[in-house]
Amino acid sequence: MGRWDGPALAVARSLVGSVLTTQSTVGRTSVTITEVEAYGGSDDPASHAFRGRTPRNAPMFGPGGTIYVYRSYGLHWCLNIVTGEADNPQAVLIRAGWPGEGRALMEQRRGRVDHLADGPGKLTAALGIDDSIDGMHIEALETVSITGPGSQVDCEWKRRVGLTLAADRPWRCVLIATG
DNA sequence: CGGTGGATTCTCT
DNA sequence: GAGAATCCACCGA
Repeated sequence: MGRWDGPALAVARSLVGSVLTTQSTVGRTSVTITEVEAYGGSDDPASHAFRGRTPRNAPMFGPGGTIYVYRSYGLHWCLNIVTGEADNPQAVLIRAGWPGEGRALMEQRRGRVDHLADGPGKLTAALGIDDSIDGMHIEALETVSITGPGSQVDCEWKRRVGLTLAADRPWRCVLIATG
């Protein structure tokens, strides 16, 4: 029983406050995850897996811990972690994080010094994540890891954003800043 | 086989 | 707060 075996909502909750780290030849970068969003399968009209398996969403049908990266609006990459059993598509979208290690590298990748990872596309850009890891298993990758959370964090469930379908589901989990 | 629109971001007003 | 930038999977024909 690994941390990716449970339903998307439970994994989503456990990811908030965790640290996502990427390692490459140019350096190491990390963020503390502050916002995630859960997606289901055939029961969730907003999910890419809603209409069944396709070449693009195939990673969502893999076992928990599989990485699903897709292109958004032709421009950005969005990072998902698949959860649960294979062939029961569920995933968690990593929406935002606080910059941690490797801030200078993240600033360089983003081309600015603010708003480094406060959105799904910005987060992948800051961490240097693209579709080269699509379909890989996170535990098998040296270059991507998720640890923690090291301490208890408070979260709030809100409705999903950026969707036209089933956006009302309170499946977006946001870290409550304790000041 | 072409039209369509999105789990977004940036810039300018 | 609105509009543009920009790709490709999916759907209907």
